[in-house]
Amino acid sequence: MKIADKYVPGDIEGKWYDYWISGGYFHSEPDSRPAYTVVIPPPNVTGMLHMGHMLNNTLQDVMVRRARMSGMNACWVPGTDHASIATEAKVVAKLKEQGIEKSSLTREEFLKHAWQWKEEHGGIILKQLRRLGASCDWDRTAFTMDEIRSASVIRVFVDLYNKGLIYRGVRMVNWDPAAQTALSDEEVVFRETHSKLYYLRYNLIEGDGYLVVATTRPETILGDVALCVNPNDPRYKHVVGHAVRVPLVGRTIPVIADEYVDMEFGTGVLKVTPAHDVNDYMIGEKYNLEVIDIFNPDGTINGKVGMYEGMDRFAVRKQIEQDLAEAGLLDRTEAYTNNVGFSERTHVPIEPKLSMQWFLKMGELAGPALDAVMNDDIKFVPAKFKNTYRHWMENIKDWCISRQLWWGHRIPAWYLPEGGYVVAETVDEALELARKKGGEGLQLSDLRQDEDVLDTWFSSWLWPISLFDGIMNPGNPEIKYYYPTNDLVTAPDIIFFWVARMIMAGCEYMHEKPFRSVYFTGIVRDKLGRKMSKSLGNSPDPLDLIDRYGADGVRVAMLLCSAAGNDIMFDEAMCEQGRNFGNKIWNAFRLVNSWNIDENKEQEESSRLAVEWFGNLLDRTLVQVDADFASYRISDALMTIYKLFWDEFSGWYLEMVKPAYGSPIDGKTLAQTKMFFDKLLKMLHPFMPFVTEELWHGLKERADDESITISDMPVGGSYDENLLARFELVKETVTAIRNIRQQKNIPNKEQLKLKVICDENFCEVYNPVLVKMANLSEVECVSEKDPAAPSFIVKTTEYFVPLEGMVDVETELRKLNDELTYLEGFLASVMKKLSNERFVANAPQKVVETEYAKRNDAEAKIKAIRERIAALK
RNA sequence: GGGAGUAUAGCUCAGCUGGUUCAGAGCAUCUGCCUUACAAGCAGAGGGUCCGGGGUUCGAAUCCCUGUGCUCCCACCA
Repeated sequence: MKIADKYVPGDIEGKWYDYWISGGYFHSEPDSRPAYTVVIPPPNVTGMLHMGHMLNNTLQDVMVRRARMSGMNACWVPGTDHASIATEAKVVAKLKEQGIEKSSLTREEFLKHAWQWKEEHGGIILKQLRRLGASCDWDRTAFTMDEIRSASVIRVFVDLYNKGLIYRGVRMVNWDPAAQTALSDEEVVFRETHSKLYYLRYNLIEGDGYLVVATTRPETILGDVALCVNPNDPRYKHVVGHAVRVPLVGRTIPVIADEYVDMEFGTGVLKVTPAHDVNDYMIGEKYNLEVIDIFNPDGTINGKVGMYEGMDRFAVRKQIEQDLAEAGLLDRTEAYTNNVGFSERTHVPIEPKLSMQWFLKMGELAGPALDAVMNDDIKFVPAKFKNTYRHWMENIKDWCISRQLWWGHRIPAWYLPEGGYVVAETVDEALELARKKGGEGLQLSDLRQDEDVLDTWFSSWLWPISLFDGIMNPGNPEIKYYYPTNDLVTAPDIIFFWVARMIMAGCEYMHEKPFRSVYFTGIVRDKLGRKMSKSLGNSPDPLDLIDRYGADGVRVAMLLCSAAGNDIMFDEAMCEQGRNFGNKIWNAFRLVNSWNIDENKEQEESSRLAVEWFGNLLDRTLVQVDADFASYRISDALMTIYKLFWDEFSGWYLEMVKPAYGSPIDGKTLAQTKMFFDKLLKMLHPFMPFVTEELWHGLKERADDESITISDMPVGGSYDENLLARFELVKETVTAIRNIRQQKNIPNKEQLKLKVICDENFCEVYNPVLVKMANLSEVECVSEKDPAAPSFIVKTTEYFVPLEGMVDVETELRKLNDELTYLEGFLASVMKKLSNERFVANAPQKVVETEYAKRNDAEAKIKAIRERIAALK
């Protein structure tokens, strides 16, 4: 295959993705190989690809591609999430643009619009993932509201209900007045808010005294039913049992006493509003107080009290402040900072509200799920998240699973005309149950299905099971083969929403963990450390980056700065580095590809040595990379290969085997070089799938169904550590000679002579390499120093580069003296250790021995330098 | 208010069980080079109070205490 002269990522990437798809390389069916399964954290169906997705999916793809090449049956299942609140909000907004109010539509009409929206905008994100190179099994693409997944959700709901784990009840919930639905505790985010503390006067009914109450929410006086003080508070003992008048409202309410009240806070008097505060609700229950709900679902005031009706909660606050002041009932206000809960989705302040909701008891489910993580049956990477997980699991609260929305899985509960309800998977079953409960005469039309849908996470928590139909069809061959999955890659902010709940569902429905390990990525930030967000406008468009740097380049960029669990500071410059690396690989290929072969030519000794060395180095690197992957150090693995390719292979190996300009290369060396190239491409492929596939096809003729994606990942073998160490000395020698060239301004073309005082650290076997890499005419073993020649020492070996009249004695002496000073200091520190009896006595034998070795080396070097200085003088 | 993490070169980060991998890597910077694959490159070089202060030890970037900075999670104080 012909390779273009210039590396232009855009020109090759699309082509290969199509090739992979038509070859079916990403499709998986159960077979005799071990399975390697990854389920994608399903993105919102109408979402757009952002940098977080890029990081997350690049990591998954690297792991999946590597597994696929390592003899495993890799299966990466993609899909999308219906994202109840987010999607419904988008559809409502869209309809509003068209002049349609949600309230004017029936449920069926609205859902029709929603599905239409989903068909139009849904799954764009999955197409975008293809640009990235994600090797998902697209034949398995799922959606949390498709047939199997929906049926699974309903079955699990009915099952949990029948087990007594799901119940319905009136509770104080987090109410989102914008979406007009209840939220789970996890969907509420607390933010520090600057507000005011209002001090209100409650006049006593008897006499003309008053009590002052501090509150942040004066509008809730409409729902006040009592004042409460601490029974031990001497200031207020005399008023307990008396009555006061609610400011403006005029209602008479009692003053009660309860130790819950903190005497230190505010004035030590608490107003009790059971409908609009969780703690007040508990006090209300305890003292059997009335509950006055003053809000409509949208956060406006209702007609119960007959004041401020229809006004928004925040407008009322302002109005009431003014009215209180005018009535002389506002004692004072002061600035105050407190934490206010906001809706994670709609970003409006949450209203604690009493309402009838469905809940799932979590206590029993949490036990086994906690154990699985704490005993490392499920491995968290990094492990620090185990703490977070444990804390949440040990303090878990019941999960509010109902949402007052239409887009989602409708709760399979049907109400009977005479009260009561039944829970069943289908309406027919419901009718059957209903007849048993409420009489044989009941008809379908008598049943009324619950209006609410389930929390989105109530479907996602089944994802690793429902993707393989393990709920509806337990024990089927697919679930048996693919479950438990291997690695889950996700962000730590959904550890409770998703990870914890999947583990609970796995333990409950499979009696087995859903995945073997969880890799937590960091949050992608910009280079200033700010979270990337739409509103800041600091998030680059991933597709734009791909257009400019290629998917391979962006993938490398993401990975280079992504230690697990650490936030990643994304800098576009990293993309440039990634693209440059692709370019490097490309050009190395072009060089190898340009060589003409002469089958009759003997292999040069320098080439033979180069092949021997690089083969060992490759083995060592493969072992290293294996270890990196085993401990999820993906970024390190890439850097290891990066340096292997750029520095060792391109910088050293290729230069060593490169034939002289215009001459051909021997067959043996070329074959071995191409073999190395093949292995390097395979090692790089999980990280940079496109450029490696292109060049792999360029390496030799391939059959139509061949692809690097399904080739075998090379495995590391044994290697000669000593050989590698010796070679490092050769490289040091070459570098030293290059330095002399640079200092003396000697062009590379000019050949130099090298004299060596051979000792045990000099290995003349490598002379051919020295000759080639440093452009030497000869390497001569001598016993006499050459005071007239520039010299250097590698380890303990002295080298001289004879140059006619080019020695600058001054500079040479200064250099030598500098080195001498350093070595003498070094020796002194070693001697200090060795003369310390306690060190010699207490330190391990090995450590002491290395100190002696250091001393001997240093002494030898010092001696050599002294001699040289003497000779120069 | 409770808990966790983190602080190492200009930047992003390695440094695992204290000791030749102990002060490292990549990028950036500086100095030479259009050397016949690559200037998206090649050859070199410089750069650090390992956050401050104590301690343990023969020996501390590493362990302990303490202070400071940053980050995150959890929590109803009106």
